Amino acid sequence: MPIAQNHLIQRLPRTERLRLLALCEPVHLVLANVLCEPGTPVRHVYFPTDSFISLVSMIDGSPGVEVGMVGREGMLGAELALGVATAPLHALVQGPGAAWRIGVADFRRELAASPALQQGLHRYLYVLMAQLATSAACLRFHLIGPRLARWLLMTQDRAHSDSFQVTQEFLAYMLGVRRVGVTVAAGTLQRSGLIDYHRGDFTVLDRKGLERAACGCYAAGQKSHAALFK
Amino acid sequence: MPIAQNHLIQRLPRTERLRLLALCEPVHLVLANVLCEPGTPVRHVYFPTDSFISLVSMIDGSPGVEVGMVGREGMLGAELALGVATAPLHALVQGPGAAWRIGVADFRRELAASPALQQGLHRYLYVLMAQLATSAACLRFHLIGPRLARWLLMTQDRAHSDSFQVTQEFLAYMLGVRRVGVTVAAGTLQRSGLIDYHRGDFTVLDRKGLERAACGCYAAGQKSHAALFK
DNA sequence: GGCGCTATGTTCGCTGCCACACAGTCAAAC
DNA sequence: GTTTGACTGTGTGGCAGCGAACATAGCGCC
Repeated sequence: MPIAQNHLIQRLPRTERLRLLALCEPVHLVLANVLCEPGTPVRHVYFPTDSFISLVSMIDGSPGVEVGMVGREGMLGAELALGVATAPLHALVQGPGAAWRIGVADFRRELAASPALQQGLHRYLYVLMAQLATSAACLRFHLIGPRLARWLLMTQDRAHSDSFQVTQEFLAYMLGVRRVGVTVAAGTLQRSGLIDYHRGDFTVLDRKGLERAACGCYAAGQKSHAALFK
Repeated sequence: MPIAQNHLIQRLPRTERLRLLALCEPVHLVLANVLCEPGTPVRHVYFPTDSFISLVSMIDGSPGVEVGMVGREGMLGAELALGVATAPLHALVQGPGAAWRIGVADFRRELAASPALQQGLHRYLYVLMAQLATSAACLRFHLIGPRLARWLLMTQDRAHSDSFQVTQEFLAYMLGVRRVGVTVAAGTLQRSGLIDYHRGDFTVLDRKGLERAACGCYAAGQKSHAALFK
């Protein structure tokens, strides 16, 4: 396994990177595991390398909806850079795989000692805020089809593979719609030759086409990320 | 005018507060003024005292929708604490009135010199993130009626008055719905005796009742704010 | 008083999604 | 080989909200 395939870590200057990695413990994130719940104290922060995590907002009794994704471009627990050790959202493992894990106390110490780490987290928080704001409007105005296309693209980016596992049931939960809605939208994408899927195995066939089918929020997210991490 | 009726400023230790206020310039925010647009450099930060500001997320050609509110409990431009001087969202004046204004360069200097200011902004950013995430789910799942009630409550809080000016047209824009939808929902609230309104003048008659009519997101927002600024 | 502008109220047909129900399909366990 | 359970596809009826158009009401202004 190549060392520290996480962008936030990779960008650190050598000495700070090595010091942080010395605190890191490699873990395997298991599909559908819940890493934190809102209002509860954060115990560990996670830097996905080959895994990725969904951030889910839940209100009242409503089913919940994904408002952000964390892959190797980011981390879970960045709120520590704001001096807050309480999770703001549900976080559940969406793509199983490897990640680095650090205990909160260790991470806080290192954060205090590393301005570069602070800066990285700060910028990442900004990108995350932009993602949340975009999600809000996207949820309100965009139809299931384009939103599904966007979700598939974002997942493909973080899975580093053309195919990945996810059931329509789970997808519906992430998008905040009924499973039937996903069935219809996914069927349309498949008939257009953009994707192929079968019982939980999704494969992206035509990425360019999928980008055209997706709502502008995908491109907007790419752009906002690129602007801060060039 | 009482000095610094802004909570973020009030919480600073005396010396830092006075130093910050020395940089502040009092301004009057004019209704419907646009204070910043996403992607453009921030020139000033604002601390509302008797005014308040709406944060609006726009995508593609969609009309736009409010994802956050800034009153005297917060500020516009907190992203500077993340080292980013680019506005993430549209900000427009929703409640006209007084605010403190500081140029970016001055504010950055003061921010670097004041750990208490940093901490205040950090916590506020956390609350703002929670507000964005809640907005996303609220937009997706809640009906117009409860959302309107929530909006009226949040506005009443920031207007420090039982009545305030806002047309149904504008309200529809904030909530991301048609004006007709607002007409119906507002009519229902009025017939229930919770509010009174007439050509842009809204008055809250029964605050408790309005809280019952609002979606849980109002209470959730109150709670999240109270948890960090006790 | 009459004019024009802004704000509000109402209607109609439509659509995207919902809730519920049920049937078909595949894989792995027994 | 059959059973079991998870996943996927389809169909029906219903509803909140949409788009567009139109009607009314209050207000300032000449």
